[in-house]
Amino acid sequence: MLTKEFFERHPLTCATELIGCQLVWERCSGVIVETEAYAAVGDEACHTFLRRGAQRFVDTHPAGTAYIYLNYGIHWLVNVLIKGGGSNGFVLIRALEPRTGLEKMSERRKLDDPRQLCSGPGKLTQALGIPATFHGSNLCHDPRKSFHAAVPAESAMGIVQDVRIGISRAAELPWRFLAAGSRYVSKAPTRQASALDRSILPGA
DNA sequence: ACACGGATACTA
DNA sequence: AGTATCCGTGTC
Repeated sequence: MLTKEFFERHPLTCATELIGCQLVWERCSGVIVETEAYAAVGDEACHTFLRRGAQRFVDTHPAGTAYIYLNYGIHWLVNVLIKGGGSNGFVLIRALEPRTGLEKMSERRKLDDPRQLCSGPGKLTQALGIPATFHGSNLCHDPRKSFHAAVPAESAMGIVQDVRIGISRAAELPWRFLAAGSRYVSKAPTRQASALDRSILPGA
């Protein structure tokens, strides 16, 4: 299980390393194939830029806390708080390749195609059955509600970086990360996507 | 292409 | 109070 220390690094480091890791929620799990990084300072797309409560959330919670919010009045989106690595922020979990509990996911999503179960941030929250009430709780305490390290085959998987999706401010930052070639992402990489440039990562 | 839908943060 | 905005999905 990934511990708090994992999330006490730069948001970009966490967002790239989470690709290939597993997100486990009770009986359901999947391999993370798409993430986005948000920085609490200097990133106008981060909630901390406009929402007073978001900055307070960062100040009053430890690394690894779930930040779950309602978007467009319909969809709950799951982020993980990144804190203590010099630059605070969040990683949005955008898509999973389902691994266990597919029947339960299909029941919640009311469809069967494995590629449509978790291929989007709102979809995966619904498929795993993560409740909004988990907002503010920590994802490093209970192994059944946590992240798990990538197996070697998946950590060796290539990573593609691209611009983030659905935002209006700071839309040019290439802070969306995808498992190369994955058929389970929310949206295929755009033309400006490229192989991960590790020089963007602190300490690289 | 477009409707759906509610929390948050502004204006008065 | 009312308005603008928002890290999306399913169906038209």
